[in-house]
Amino acid sequence: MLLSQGAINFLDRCIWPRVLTQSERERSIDEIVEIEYKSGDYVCRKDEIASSWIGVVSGFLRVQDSTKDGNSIMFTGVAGGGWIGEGSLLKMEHRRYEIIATRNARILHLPRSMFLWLLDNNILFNHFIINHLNERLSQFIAMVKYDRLRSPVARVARGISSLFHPLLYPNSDPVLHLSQEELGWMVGVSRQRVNSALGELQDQGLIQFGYSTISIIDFKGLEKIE
DNA sequence: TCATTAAGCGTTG
DNA sequence: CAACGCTTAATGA
Repeated sequence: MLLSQGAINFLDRCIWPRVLTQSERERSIDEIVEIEYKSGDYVCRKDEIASSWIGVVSGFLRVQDSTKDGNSIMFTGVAGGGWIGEGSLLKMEHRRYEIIATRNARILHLPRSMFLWLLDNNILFNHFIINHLNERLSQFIAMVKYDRLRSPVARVARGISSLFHPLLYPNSDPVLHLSQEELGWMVGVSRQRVNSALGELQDQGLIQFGYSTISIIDFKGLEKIE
């Protein structure tokens, strides 16, 4: 499929294509399907069998579970730069959650067959995926830890710095385009608490935030917040 | 009592 | 028009 310039730039920043041989890389990129979603669109529905590995060029995805009565619980969010869904591809099973675009989003789908083929044939790709899974696991453990600490400022700090994880989010841009509401969904605090936490972090000189944007000033300092 | 939140609403970029 | 910031009433530790 013909990819947009944004998607090509995005793939250039990603780590995994670099570990492929040239022909594997060309095949993979050739099989990638680029789709634009509008705010509120489903990227994946619950109970369907995962058919692709999902890359976020731009936008924000909510990963959530929904009950029959329409309530939903946010698990996590994926911002531009990240890939998600490898877990569901590995286990041949129905997805237990759904993925929704919270605003207009540009998404890449690498088909399951290609993903599994790379896994079977390229040991370096295997290493990358193990690493990727391991990093995500660390993030979830950290999430539980900060949940116990129950300090909203630490959780917000954690949420922001996780979006700058070099392996999970290979972005070059030090400015995040993320609303306070989306950040709140990610770390499990309310919009107004995110707002005041951002204020505190800004006062400490760790970040700067503006309309729908957050810039990192001191990444190391952010990670130290407890 | 005090902190936090959802909901509503006027303002702003 | 979506995101922000503020107010208010409800909630719960």
